[in-house]
Amino acid sequence: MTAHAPPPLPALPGRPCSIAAALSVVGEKWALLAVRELFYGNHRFERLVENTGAPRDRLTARLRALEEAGVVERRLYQERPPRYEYHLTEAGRDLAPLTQALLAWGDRWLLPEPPVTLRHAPAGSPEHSLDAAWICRTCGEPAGRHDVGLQINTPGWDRQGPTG
Amino acid sequence: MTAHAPPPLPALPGRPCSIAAALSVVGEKWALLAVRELFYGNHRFERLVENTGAPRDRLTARLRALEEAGVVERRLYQERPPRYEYHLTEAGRDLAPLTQALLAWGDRWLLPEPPVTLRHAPAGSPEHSLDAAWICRTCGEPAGRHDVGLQINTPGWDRQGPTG
DNA sequence: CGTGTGGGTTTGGAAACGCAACCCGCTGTG
DNA sequence: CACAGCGGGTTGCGTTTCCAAACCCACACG
Repeated sequence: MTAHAPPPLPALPGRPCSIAAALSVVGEKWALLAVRELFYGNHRFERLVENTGAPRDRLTARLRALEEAGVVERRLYQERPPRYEYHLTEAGRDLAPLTQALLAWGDRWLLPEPPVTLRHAPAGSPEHSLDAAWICRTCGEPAGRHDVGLQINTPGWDRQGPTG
Repeated sequence: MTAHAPPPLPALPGRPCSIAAALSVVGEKWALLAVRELFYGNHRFERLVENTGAPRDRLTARLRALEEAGVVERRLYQERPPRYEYHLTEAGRDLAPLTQALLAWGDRWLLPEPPVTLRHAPAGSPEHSLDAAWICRTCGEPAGRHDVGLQINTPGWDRQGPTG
């Protein structure tokens, strides 16, 4: 399911860029921590407040925005009073590589030891610690920094130089 | 070079987590767009202003914070008046998977077609478009959502349920 | 009837952000 | 020499966003 552009994004300043577009959706404060908790299996507002540390009003605002953007959906689990659980949509679940990249970077550069470890248990393999990287599906090689270049598809925005 | 914790981070609210720690460094507005431009080979202040669209004062603040955090370094390229270029440190270059994850997600879920395409040219292969997937290096399988579990290393923070 | 719980909204103040204008040290150019 | 221009910021000021704490409402429990 490669659903494209559910809500048309407002125009962004600077270079036309998917990174900027993505950040306009998940780049606000607490958004990715809420997503993290949904990955971790916590779907109720109170749990999100406790586990993220976000102020309640901010969390409300973020969840509404994420819902609007199609990352999160609310599911009624009780009428009267209406109560909702928050779940990731397919687009939301597809944020897994992003949160894992953040986790890996924080583990490597910021914290002396990881507070959370990811375990990988694909069907038919023994469980092991997850050690994921970006692998090019075309050639099977990892996407390093020195062998990745740019092709700018927007005329006028090709200001660039060698990577570094 | 796995340099750990150059500046001691202030305590964060919520669950102890490398994702939160990482976001405290690169999660502020414009930070990752500045990093993007450095990846793209633009190292001067004016270029960063133009290509990110960030206000000049915000960009100044972000670059100082990123320098403090050890993600960016300033290099004097001219004395009198002193002028600096901004370059990624090793920690900064290690953000590549993060920006690639953002790029991939934005391409897939937000924009009708990618404004920037990554090209992959590993040694000994013809250049081709990068089509990266998040693959576990231990077992070679993609890191899906249904086969990734958690191991919480901090007692008292194990509130969780099944993933989804 | 009093207390507790889940899921918020309100309020008032602090911090971050955004924009435009300004500044400073140079390097041309006439 | 006067003046314009550029790179790289800094200043001032108004607007959002953020935060913490308090409040609220609908129920359930005892």
